[in-house]
Amino acid sequence: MSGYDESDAFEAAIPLSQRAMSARPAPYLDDLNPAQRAAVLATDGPVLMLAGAGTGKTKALTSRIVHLLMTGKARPNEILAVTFTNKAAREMKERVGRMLGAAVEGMPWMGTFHSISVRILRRHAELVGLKSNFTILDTDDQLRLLKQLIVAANMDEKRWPARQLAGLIDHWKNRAWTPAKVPSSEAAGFNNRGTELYDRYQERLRSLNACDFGDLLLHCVTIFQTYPDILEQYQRWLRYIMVDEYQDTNVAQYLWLRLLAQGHRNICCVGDDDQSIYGWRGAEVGNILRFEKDFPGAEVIRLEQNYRSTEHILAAASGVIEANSGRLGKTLWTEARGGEKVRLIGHWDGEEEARWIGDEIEALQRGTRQLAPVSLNDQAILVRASHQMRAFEDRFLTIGLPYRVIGGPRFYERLEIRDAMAYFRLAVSPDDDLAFERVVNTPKRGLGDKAQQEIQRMARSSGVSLLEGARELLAKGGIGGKGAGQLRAFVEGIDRWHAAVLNTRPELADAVIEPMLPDTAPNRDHSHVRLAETILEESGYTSMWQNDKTPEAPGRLENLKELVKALEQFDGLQGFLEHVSLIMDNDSQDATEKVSIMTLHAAKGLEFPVVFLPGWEDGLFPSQRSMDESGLKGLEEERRLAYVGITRAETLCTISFAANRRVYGQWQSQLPSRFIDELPDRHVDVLTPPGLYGGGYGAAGMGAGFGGGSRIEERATRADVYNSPGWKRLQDRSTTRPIAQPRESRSSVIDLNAVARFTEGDRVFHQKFGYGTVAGIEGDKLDVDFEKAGVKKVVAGFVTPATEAGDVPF
DNA sequence: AGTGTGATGGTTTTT
DNA sequence: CCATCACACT
Repeated sequence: MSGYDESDAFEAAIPLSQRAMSARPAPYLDDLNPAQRAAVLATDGPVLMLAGAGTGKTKALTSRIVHLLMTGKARPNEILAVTFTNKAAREMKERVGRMLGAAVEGMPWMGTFHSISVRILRRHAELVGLKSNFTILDTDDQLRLLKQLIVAANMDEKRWPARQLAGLIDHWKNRAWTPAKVPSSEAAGFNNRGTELYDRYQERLRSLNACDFGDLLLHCVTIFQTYPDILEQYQRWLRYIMVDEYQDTNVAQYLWLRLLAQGHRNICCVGDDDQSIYGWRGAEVGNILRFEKDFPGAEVIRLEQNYRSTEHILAAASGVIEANSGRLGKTLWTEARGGEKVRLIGHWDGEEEARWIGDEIEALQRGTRQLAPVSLNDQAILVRASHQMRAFEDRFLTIGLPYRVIGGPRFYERLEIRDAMAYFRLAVSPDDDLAFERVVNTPKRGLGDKAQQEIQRMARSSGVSLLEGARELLAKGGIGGKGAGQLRAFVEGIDRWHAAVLNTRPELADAVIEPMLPDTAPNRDHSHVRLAETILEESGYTSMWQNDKTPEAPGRLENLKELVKALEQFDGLQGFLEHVSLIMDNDSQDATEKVSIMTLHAAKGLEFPVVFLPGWEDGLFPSQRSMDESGLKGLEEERRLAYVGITRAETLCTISFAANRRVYGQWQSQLPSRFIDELPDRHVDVLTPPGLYGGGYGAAGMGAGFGGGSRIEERATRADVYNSPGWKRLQDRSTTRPIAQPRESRSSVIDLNAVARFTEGDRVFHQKFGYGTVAGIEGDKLDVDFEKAGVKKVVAGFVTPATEAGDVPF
C-alpha cells in the first residue's frame, strides 16, 4: 500500500513566485544578530539551535524558513516544521506569511507532531489495522473504554482506576512501546496486568477504528520502521526539517524525527534545555543533551542575546538556573541597562499575599509611581499549581479587579461541546459506538443502564455497531414500552442526519476521506451549519439546556452557539470534526483589559512587562511531590520552572512567599523556597511592607523586614532595605500610599534578623500557632515546640520572643 | 431514573 | 478543606 500519489497534497502547494525571490537580496537577514543569522544560514546538515528565553528564537526559525524558500533551496511543501501546540504552529505560519508578504498557502508540513502524524496516518492507516477515516479519541472516551476493560478483566475499578491505567499506557506510548515492546521490568504495574490490558485496549481501538493521541505518533513510527519504502518517500520529500521546543520531545517524537531526518539530514532542532519542564509527561531532556551524538557533525548555535528582560531579571534567572547540573550551558545577556531589580517580599499568609498583589496591580495600573501606567493586560500572575489561583480569584472578585485564567478547561473539553460533537460524529459515522454511548441518553430518553446493556448485548452478539444493535432490538421488540419510542426516534434521527450529511457531502459515501488541507475553501452555502443546528434541535439537546435552570445553562447554550458559528469556517461536518481539537482555541479575546492568572507551565513562551511569582515556598515550589517522586531530577525541573517564570518578565518581576498557608484545610507553616536563596543578592530588592511600626521594630521583634533564605537575611538588614535605591524610589513615588497598605497590619510585617535573637529554650509566640519553645535552630529556621500545634519548623522572622508576662507584643 | 451521602484524595497538561 | 465520584436510597 505504498500508493501515495506524490501529486496531491504536494501539488496543492503553491510555489513561490520567482518575482518574490529576486526582489531584494535578503531583507530578512538585515535585522538578525550574528547568532541568529548563523542559524538561518546554516541550512544544510544537522543544527542545534540553543535558544535561551527571549532571544528571538521564533524570529530565527521563521527567517530560516523564509530563507529556504527565497533561495529556492526548498519548496514550501518540502519543509517539515514541527511544533507542539497549534498555537505555536499558527504563529509560525502567520509570521512566515507576513515575512513573505503573501499567504503561505502551501506549507502542508507545518504543524504539530500530532496534526502532521494524522495526515500521514490517514494515508497509511490500513498498515496498522485502521481505516483512513479513523476517529481520534479524546481523554473521556479513552477513560470510558479503559474502564470497561478493567471491569471486563474482573478487576476492582476502585483499586485500579482507569486514570492510572491511562497514565501508564500513555507513558508507554510516549516511549514508543507497543504492547509487545513493553519491557518486562515495567510490566509489573497495574496489578501485573498492565501490558495485558494495554494489548486489549489496542485491540479494542482497532475494532472501533479509533486512535488515541499517543497512537498518532506511535503508529507513524511503526509504519516508518516496518515499511522502509514509505519512510523513504517521506525522507525524500521532506528536505528540510525544523523542530521547535526540542527539549520537550519524548522518545516517540524523537524516533519519529530521527527516522524522517535520516534522509537529507537537514534537521534543525531549536530548544532550550533550561526550559524543559515537561519531563513528567514523557519529555526527555536527554534528547536535546545528546543531539550532537545523534547527529555527528552537528553545528551548535547559541542564541544568548536577550531582547526581553532587564539585566536584573536576567541575572536573577541565571543565578537560579546555574544551580542545575548537566546543562548545555548558555548565558543570557542584554544590552539593556538599568531597570528595577527583582523584587522579593514575604507575607503572613496566602490571603495577605493575594491582597498585596491585588493592590500592587492596581497601583501599577494607575501608574501612581513614576512608572507609566501598566495595562492589566500586561500583568500576569504565574503560579506553580492551579489551586493557588483561587486565593487570587477570590481577592480579585471582591475588589472587582478583572482577571482571566489561562489554561482552564478547553473549549472542546466542555461537556456540552463534547456532547454536541458526539451527535455530529454520529451523523458523520453512525457506527461510532463511543459517540452513541455518550449521547444515547443525553438528553434523558429513559434509556438507563438496563436498556443500554440490552443494546450492548444485542450489538455484540450480532457483531454490529450499537446503532445497528439498537435497530435490531427494536425490530425484535426486545425493549420496553416507554424507552422503545424514544430509542426509535433516536435511531431514526441518526439515519436522517447521516443521510443529510451524505447529501451535503456526497464524496463522504466513499470509505476513504481525503485528508483536508488546512485552508480548504469554506463551504459557501453553509448547509452543514444548518444541519448542525437541526441535529441539536431535533435531538432535543438544545432544549435540554434551555429547560435547565442551573446557573451554567445559559453559558452552555452560548458555547453551543459558538460551536455552530465555528462550523462556518469549515467545509463540512467531518472536516470540522477532524480539526476541531486542533483549532478550537478558547482565546475569546475580550475587549476589557484583564490580569492574567496562569500556571508556570502555561506561561512558557509568553511574556509580560509585569510578572508576579507568588508561592515560592518549599513544598509548594519546588513541589514536594516532584521532589519525592523524581528526586534531584525533579528538583532540577522545578528549578527550570523557576527560570521560566522569571524570564517571562520584561521589566518588573516580583517574587513572593507566605509564612503560612492553608493546605488541605490545615494551616501550615511554610519555609521560603530554596530557590529564593539562589537569587543573586545584587539583583534583588527586598521589599518590606512599610509597616506601622518602623520604629518599634527591634522591640516588638516584628518590624520591617521579613524572613527569607539565610543569604537574604544576611544582607537585608533594615538599614539595607531602607537605604536601597529601590526602596527609596518607591517611597519617593508613593504619592498616594506606600507600597503596601497593610490592612491586617501587624501580621503582615515579618522580621528578617530575628534568628540571631533566639536560642534554644526561648519562649516564643507565633501568630497562628500560639506559644511555644525553641527546640532547635537551623540557619534562619527554628524548630519550635508549640503548646497547641506541636513541633513546627518556622522562619525566625515569623515568631516573636514571648515576654515574661506572656503578652502579645502589640 | 434521578437525587443524596460518605469516602477519598488532592501538581504541572498538549494533542 | 473541598471537589469528585461511586454507590445507595427513594
